[in-house]
Amino acid sequence: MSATPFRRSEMTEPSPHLDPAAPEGYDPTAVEARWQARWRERGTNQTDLVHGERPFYALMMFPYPSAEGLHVGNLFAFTGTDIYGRFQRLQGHTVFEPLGYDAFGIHSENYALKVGGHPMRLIPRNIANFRRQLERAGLMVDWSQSVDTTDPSYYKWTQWVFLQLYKHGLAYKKKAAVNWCPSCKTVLANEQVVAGACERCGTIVEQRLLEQWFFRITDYAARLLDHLDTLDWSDTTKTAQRNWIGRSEGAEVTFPVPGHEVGITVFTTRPDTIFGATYMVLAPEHPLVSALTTPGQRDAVEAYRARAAKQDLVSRKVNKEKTGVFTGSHATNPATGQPIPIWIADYVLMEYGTGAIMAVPGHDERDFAFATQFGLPIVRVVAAEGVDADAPLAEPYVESDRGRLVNSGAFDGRPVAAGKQEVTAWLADRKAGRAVTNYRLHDWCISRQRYWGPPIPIIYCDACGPQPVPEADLPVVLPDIEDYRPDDSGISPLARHAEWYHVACPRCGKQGRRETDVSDTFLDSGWYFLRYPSATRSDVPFDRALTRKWLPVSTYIGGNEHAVLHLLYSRFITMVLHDMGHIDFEEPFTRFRAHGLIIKEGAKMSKTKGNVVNPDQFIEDWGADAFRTYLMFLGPYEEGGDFRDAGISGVKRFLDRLWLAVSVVTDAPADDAVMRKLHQTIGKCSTDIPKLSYNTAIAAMMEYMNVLRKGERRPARAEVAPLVQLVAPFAPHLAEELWERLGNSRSVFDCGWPAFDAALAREETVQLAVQVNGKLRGTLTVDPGITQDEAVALARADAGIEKFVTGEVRKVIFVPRRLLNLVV
RNA sequence: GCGAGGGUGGCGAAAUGGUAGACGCGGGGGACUUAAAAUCCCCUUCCCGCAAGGGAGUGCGGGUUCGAAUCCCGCCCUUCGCACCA
Repeated sequence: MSATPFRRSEMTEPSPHLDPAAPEGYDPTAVEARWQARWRERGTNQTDLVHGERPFYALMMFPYPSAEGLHVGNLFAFTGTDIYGRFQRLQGHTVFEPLGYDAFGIHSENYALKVGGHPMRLIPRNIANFRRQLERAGLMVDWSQSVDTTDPSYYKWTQWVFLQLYKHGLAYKKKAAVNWCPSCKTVLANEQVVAGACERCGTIVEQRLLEQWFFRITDYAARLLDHLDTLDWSDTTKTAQRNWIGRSEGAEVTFPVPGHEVGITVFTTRPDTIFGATYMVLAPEHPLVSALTTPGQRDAVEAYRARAAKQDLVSRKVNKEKTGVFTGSHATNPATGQPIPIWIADYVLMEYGTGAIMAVPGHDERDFAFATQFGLPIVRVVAAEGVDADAPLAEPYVESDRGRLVNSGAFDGRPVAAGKQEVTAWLADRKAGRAVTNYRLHDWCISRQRYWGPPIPIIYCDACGPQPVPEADLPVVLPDIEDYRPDDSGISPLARHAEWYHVACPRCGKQGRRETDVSDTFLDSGWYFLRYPSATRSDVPFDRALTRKWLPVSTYIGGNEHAVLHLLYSRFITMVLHDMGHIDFEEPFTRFRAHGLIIKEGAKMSKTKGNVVNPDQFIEDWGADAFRTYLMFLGPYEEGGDFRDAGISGVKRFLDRLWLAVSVVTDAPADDAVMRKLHQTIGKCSTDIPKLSYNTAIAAMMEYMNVLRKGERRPARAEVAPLVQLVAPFAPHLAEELWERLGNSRSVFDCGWPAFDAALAREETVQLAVQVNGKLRGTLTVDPGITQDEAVALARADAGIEKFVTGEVRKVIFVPRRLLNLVV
């Protein structure tokens, strides 16, 4: 490699060939160690939370402290936020940049099981390692305000959050299906089920029905959706949330079943097609199935239900082959009055809508496939202009923009959109239906039948029923038990720990039992940003005055993999706490930006490919400043970049040249042309950094360096000092060192940002592109204020241009400072 | 299948209606040096040409415009989400 990184030994042992007057070289390891120590001693990164003026809360997504240590993706995310925070500090804000650890959860627990350790022993080790790596990276983090979600002083308040929801009826228990691996004896998340099998052991996953705790996030669906319009967030993130919430307008329609008291209520977005509903389908779990099944069909129905119940949740949804069984009963189509058969099939999901559908095979892909398979009638009720009302359907006609209703009684000829309204109104008049808005969003299941999480603070009493643990008794401490392995019972391992499990009922004092499920890690991370400013307070989850001063978060930067769950849950918790009067804002993150993904030489980094970048090694070889700057130089921050080992040398060279520039600085007066470039660079950095356009800001500084050191010139102090300030967010240690060497005694981060002077940045001449018929034929160096006529005269005086002007100039386009186009 | 990105030199990328390829990597040549490193200078999209110069060019095909990488229409490829949501 042509640019070998400096080694300390090379730097500290002076070569006899070196000029003794030559400046010492740049040794990042020494510089970085020196400034990290100084920052610690001086408390440079500690925020005055009480008195700090112009508060700015720069939040980054806290990491899960894995045993492998910090990976390059973490550092990419943190560095980008850190640069933003440091920039805001240089703009005069008091910046609060906290960081903590999201250390509960199934990953930690599975890892501990694999290595035969205990999460309570492993996590502190991982955290210590993370802390070391994070400090080495030079983040402006205020470590006095850190959080660790597994610390009882933190999860005490996570449990408190649960209790607030419980008290307001927003937490409830119901039976729900979960994935169960019979070999690992544990509940699996959907992501851990691959092709119907357990990701870890390959055993076929089953479905089990367990009592679980839920939060009523669906009550907030409309608000969560509507507020999105007011948030300054990455569009991709807002779109993802909109899709996830999945608002859809439609109608609920009840189909009577002769001989039964209650009818079947369905949700449909196409009430206009009701005349084409030729059968109905219930989810296998639908509560009416037993009552509707006739004796002759009972065996088949029960067999089908049993099979559906055993199938895991993932493959049930992914497998598109249609299966189903007739119940033997018929319902009455309220529009046509005709009897239609009632089936059960697993393509209808109990958790969406009402768990039952009216099937319109003529105008729905899935119903068409099902009807074709089982020979059910297909009726056309929508036709495009010029298509016969009874033209047979070889495939479902789902187009709604151009369609007109047919075979629909009084609604024949109506356009689809109008038909939806009119049919709904007609059904409503007849008490058969009503307009309904449905959401795809489900209530948030927070139960985990695992060990490594905060125990849900509920006590069951045979006399009093479920009782919340009194707030004064929090935290419910997770016991340190050695047998935390999940077992086949489907009951959390905590239930085996008798001293912990048995507890007095807080209401009647008789013996009760603790809830043994722990809560989801998304609950831990759903409120952590509220905790940071108050992290040292043991009396409250978050102090009122501090919260008012520092929240909502000014800028939150993180990965789009959390676009939906974490960000949505955090918004929900914030809204809930607002509604209860604990905080006075409804949205936690004023501004959110999603950063991109780092890949390695065109491929995703993964352990199996062995192409994982180890930050420790790079930082050791090149220094944290070069590593940080390189990460930001790879590509646009919001898109990510391709990490190529060789690329870092260019950035290191830039920092070396800056070091050299400062060490040969002169007191001569500044050069006008250099100062012009300097102010152009200040202008560029000042607009690019807040846009997270870090790569172009770095490129601008490099361009300036090329001017500053052109022909080995020795720069003047006034030319180089502002560049040290511009580079400070990216290479903070180097900037501090050079700032000090330039004679300053205060931290560069407390000395502001160089002022941009547009007058100094203005060019005396500009290059004017001259086109003939849109083709470039030459450039002219002109005064920026040149008029069109002057420009035309100059252009036509240029033989190289004039030779292309073959006829009369019919039109002239003149863009001042940029271009002249002659149309002939 | 649906949704959201993306496709520009040998490579990472700039440029969001106005000189395509800034900046950096890699490559070539040079200055300095006994030599090397470092530093500094020049060249580096492709094709034709000794050169001056000319032509082509931003995934493909059309369109709008004086002018399109950029805007519009239709394809192809690719990455990431979501996925029987009625």
